[in-house]
Amino acid sequence: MNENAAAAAGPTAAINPCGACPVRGLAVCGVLEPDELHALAEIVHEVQRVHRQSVIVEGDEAHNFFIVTGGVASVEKLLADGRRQVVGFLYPSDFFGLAIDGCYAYSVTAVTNLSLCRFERQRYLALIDRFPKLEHRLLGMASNELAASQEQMLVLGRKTAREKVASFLSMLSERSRRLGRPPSPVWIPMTRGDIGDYIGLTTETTSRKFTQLRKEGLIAVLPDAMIELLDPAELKRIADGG
Amino acid sequence: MNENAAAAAGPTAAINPCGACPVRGLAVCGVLEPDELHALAEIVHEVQRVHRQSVIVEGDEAHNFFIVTGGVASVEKLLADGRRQVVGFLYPSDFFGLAIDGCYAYSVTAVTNLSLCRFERQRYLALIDRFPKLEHRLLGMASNELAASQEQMLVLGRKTAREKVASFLSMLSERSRRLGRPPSPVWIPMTRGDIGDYIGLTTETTSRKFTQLRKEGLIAVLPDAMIELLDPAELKRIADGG
DNA sequence: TTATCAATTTGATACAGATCATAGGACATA
DNA sequence: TATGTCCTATGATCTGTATCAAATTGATAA
Repeated sequence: MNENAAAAAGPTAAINPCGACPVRGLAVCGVLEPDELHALAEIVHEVQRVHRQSVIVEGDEAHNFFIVTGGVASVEKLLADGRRQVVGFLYPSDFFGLAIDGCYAYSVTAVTNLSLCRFERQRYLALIDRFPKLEHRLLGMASNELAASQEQMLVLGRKTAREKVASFLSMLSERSRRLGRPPSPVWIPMTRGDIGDYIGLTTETTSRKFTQLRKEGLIAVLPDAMIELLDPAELKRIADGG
Repeated sequence: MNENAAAAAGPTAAINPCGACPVRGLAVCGVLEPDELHALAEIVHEVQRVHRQSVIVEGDEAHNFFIVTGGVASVEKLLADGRRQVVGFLYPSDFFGLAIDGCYAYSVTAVTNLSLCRFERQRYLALIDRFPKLEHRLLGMASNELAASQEQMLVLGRKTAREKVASFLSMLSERSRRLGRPPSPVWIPMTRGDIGDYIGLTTETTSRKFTQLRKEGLIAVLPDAMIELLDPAELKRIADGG
């Protein structure tokens, strides 16, 4: 069962798309070996959130470490007057909650119904001690994350609205392909507002650019929040600044 | 000798601000223990670059890993038509050159005259094997870097020109304070163009906002590329959208 | 000293995207 | 069936920043 099907099938299915196994997300991501997985399973707490509920809040004390096992969440930072920057979206097997000082540096909110594995910070740290190789892979994942952030800075700082939307669609398509799924159609469960807050546009401009790409025949909007990329190469060309 | 003095004293001093020791940057950053430092010293190559010279180029094969020991460099990504996004600035003790696949994901260019320690990738990887704790600290540094990137996304995506410039100045001041130096004045060796490409503005708008802050009595421009923060608290308030 | 070149500043104007306003559709609840 | 809420789409207008242009300053070299 893929993430699309999980969401399309409604709340119950979306909350736990993989049945009884709370650590499926861990297995899926290929990061863990059997003994590590077993050790993790002993200290895990299963958690669920519905659409728009928050999981952690920026500034709160960081007591927990999470892994997404079903659904999609947004990672966001807020300014005092309500302006919001989404710094990323989390999918099954993604983790979050590592805090530098004792507090979370961002909030995490459920974009769809969401299921998670929660680990108490102390017990997680003890586990890292037992399995030092975990850290090696965490560094690899952090490096990937860092490279993605830098790419996103280029999008936010230097691309036009049209290029931003094309970048967003190309990125999701590429991600889908990397996971061994078809690069199109892609599942876009987040709202135009969420996307706008991710790529630095308003809801209205984001909507207008989607419409523009649709009228040009570059994308098609399908039911169930699916978007078909009718000309992925051209979208990539637009995303890269023509 | 601090970084300001190194630059102010001219090219020769700037290239090697600490005399004969090529690994001073490593010692300074507090990341290494004596035996690790000793092992590193054996495989290090000293490298220098002058103002505006490039160190690595986005897309090149990643054969080397670097640590800055003197001067300042910019990390940047380019679009085909020349648009540039500076994703960060590097100071003594900062490292770069870790590539996910085999190629660099960004270019690094000297902002001032620059001295570096270069390590061949293979030998560096062998060292990591010998000193696993190195990896623990690299993860810590990568986490910090990631948090900084997310903060920068908020700046790029959601702040006004005025807030962007105030954020930039506050950040440098805070960094200076964290390193145990006075929070003002701060050394700004990069041009208005470099700063603009970092915070997502043009040279002209960046210059205008500096002028505006100066006329409001919030900053003063001193000789030798020093900027005094006359009201750090108010600048921070502006930066935070207050 | 004068010439050269890069960086900064300032002014005038243009425009991409924000803001404000409205309407329709999907979906949940009463 | 009615009612409310959220999301998307789209039109009209406004504005912050980009763009284009030119003068000024400062550093380096001849």
